[in-house]
Amino acid sequence: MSQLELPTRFDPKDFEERLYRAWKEGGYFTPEADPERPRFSIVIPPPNVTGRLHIGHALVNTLQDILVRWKRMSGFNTLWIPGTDHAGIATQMVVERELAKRGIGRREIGREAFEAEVWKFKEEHGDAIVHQLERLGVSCDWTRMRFTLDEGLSAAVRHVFVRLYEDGLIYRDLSMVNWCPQCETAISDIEVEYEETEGRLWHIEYPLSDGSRRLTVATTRPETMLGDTAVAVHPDDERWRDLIGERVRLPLTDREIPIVADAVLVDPEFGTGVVKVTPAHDRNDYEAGVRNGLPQIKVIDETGRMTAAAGADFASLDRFEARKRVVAALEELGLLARVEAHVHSIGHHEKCGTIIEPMISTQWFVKIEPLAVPALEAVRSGRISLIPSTWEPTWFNWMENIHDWCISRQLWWGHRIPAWYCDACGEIIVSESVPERCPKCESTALRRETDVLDTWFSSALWPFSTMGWPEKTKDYETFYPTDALVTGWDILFFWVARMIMMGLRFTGEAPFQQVYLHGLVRDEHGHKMSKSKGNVIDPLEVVDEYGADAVRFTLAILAAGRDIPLARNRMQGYSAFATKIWNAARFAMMHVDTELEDASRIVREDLRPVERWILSRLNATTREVNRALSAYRFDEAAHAIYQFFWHEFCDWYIEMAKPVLLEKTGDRKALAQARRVLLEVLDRSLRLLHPFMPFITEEIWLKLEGVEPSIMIAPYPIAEEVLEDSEAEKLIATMQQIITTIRNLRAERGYAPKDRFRVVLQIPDRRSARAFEQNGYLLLDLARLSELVINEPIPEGAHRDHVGGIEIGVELPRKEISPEEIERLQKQIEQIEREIASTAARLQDEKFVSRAPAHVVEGARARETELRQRLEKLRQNLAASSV
RNA sequence: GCGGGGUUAGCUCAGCGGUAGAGCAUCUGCCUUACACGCAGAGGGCCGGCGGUUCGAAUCCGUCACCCCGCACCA
Repeated sequence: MSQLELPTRFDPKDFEERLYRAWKEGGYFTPEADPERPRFSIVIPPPNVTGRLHIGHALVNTLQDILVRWKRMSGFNTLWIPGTDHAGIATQMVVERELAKRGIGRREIGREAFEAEVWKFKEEHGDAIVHQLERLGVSCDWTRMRFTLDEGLSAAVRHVFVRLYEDGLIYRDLSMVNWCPQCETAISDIEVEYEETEGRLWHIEYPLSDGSRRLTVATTRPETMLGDTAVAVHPDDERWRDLIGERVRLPLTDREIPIVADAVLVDPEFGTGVVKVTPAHDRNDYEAGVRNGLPQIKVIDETGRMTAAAGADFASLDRFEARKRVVAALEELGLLARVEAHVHSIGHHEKCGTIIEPMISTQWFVKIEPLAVPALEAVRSGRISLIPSTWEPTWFNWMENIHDWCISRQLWWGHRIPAWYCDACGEIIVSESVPERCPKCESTALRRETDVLDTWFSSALWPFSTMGWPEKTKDYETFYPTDALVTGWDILFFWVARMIMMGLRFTGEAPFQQVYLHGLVRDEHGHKMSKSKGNVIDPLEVVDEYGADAVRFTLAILAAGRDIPLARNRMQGYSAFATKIWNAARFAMMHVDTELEDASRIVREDLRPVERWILSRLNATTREVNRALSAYRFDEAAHAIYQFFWHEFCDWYIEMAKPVLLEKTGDRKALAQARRVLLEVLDRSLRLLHPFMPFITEEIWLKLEGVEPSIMIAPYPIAEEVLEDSEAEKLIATMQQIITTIRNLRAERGYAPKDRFRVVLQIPDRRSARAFEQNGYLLLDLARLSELVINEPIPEGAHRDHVGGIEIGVELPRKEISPEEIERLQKQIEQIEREIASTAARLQDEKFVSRAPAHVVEGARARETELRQRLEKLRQNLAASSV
């Protein structure tokens, strides 16, 4: 018996680290690439290489680990590939900040030295986040760790780039882009976050060239007027029709600009119906400029300062300073008609918060429609499912309105675009390897493109580049496509959409079949976590405080598909659950012999009802957990097992088994059975729980001396029909109700725990009566009775009740009934009367009886009978009490 | 403007056509020999308003109100 002991004190710190090391060293996370076995594979959403673990990482990786451990135990050859993302802008920003602390500027040291610094930083701090993940118990295969800038992944990036270029899906063009003057790079449309802002609308007067009148235009950005190259009106607008083709004098400059007609740009209902046109600094104006053949005058440069083209008075001023000066100058000239408050949304760079400057720039783009259409179709046809499916409308909406993807970044950290320019003839060479000479003119004066790719370009290849693609590796053959992708909805378009597009195009397959989009972790009141609000929960801190298992379980049981309101008291609650498991295991081990190890399989027919009942309940729980996990309902799976383990196994089964286990009954056969079942239920429960709470389940399970060396490779329980037993379930449920009724009576009437009652049960059904005779001792302990008798007359004056066709008489010691208790009885009676009335009314409704399904009608009839019997008992009790 | 979500016990949320649920919080007893991180018991809700479908509606449909999230527009 000695090996089955657990220390009384329970502290996750005693074993978390030890067990994790043992798993890792045992190679359980590392599958063989065996194409014959059924497999389950998944790739991690790679965290930023210099990032710090936050609660969102804890969530996404807990959910993946639950799936992975569940599948692995269920017999699948399971691979979970971990890795990190080089995270272009984010990492460059971090390292720049670090260098700045040492007084070093990025530009001073130059590109090569800077890149070296980033690599150095990556080597020093890069894997911190990965080791932090280990604290959670994640079972990813660390031997297959990848980084988006690894040579293999970089080769995949070059390969894809070249093929897309050759297929005409990557082009280089002068176009309007979102420019971040802080980061000094172009960014894609989805990296711009818009925010409603209270701004101003300045009305400026532009005099006609002949001086005859003035046109008033309105703008939120007065400084851009310096780059105006036209004024536009609607072609059908009567007010201005005769002015089309005339010219205005652009104030603060010496230029004259035309009045053009543009039906797309101008809404005659809005403002004055006259629009200033700045083709170089506004997306709509840019397009209007193209339509009307207008010149583009760039008045703001890449750092957000005014250019020489803005005029001597404004050149080199910051754009916001220039705004003030322009407004002041206009006011002085009497050309500022008025200023209004105006709410509009302003785009910010999501990474640094800087206001985006729309700008004309030469960039590389992916022509997106040919990629988006198959991706849209893959979801429409069900080849890929989004879970929860509420994301599908959003998906279609986005895919149908998608714009070309600007993929070039003017950064130093990332995949350098594999393009070279021939200085001699201007040819552009796009190639996977470094070209020696220009294929057109043979010149060797080639300059490599300095831009790097958007980080998400390499992330888009992640599910297959991590497996060695484009090489036909064994891993790729075995584990691609992956089965599931788990990630947050916030990167549905940044990442998931692009993986699907690239996967479909380059591997011919959807990179995964199911996408589970988890909610965002928020604080207990549903607010976003942020440092400034002080409501951030640090996963490592709570793992220290409550243990990894409690944190994981909390995240899982809250993951219902919506945003997750996380509170510390929840984690505290589930750490209590871990303690409960520990103590239940301790209890079990106190009563289980090692000799039971070779006990033969349980023969169900021999078991007492209480054992058959708990096995049946466990079986139902097993079915529910598997079902819920298949549907990504982590909350339902966790809840089912929590409910079973605590409120059925601990609260009822263990208590019901005690009389036998403590050898009060002296029944040797029953004792052996109870021990065997206790062990069986504990073992299966631990295995069911393992994906959620890997550490504590392993720590206990190892003491049970199973066949396998670790619970993580023990078979996951599946429901077995042979364990179902509705008869035992019904019997025990009735007993539970009777026990609860008596306990309730004891509490409400204020009897002490030591007071024991004699109870008489009237059981008309002979079979049930016999079952109660044989198992009635359960009531003795759990309801604290002095005696239980079946089918004798209920004595005069006994308290009466009625449960499931059984009449109960409880002989209570003499005691005054409190007025509160009488009031409570009356309230109960009224409530039951109301319920009887409504049930009876339904049953008298001919339509209900004829149209409702038979079992519903039957249920109502039974209910009415039951209610009437209870009512009668309650009335008797009330009458007795008022004597 | 387009699309989506929410409104259920004090709080945070499940349930989504057949007798209102959980966790936490609250109240009352218990240190009952696995566990006071526990045990037992209790109180608390006309399931946002109004219509409709149905024998029957938190549950389906419509509508209104308030809240939230994408996307687009925003001179």
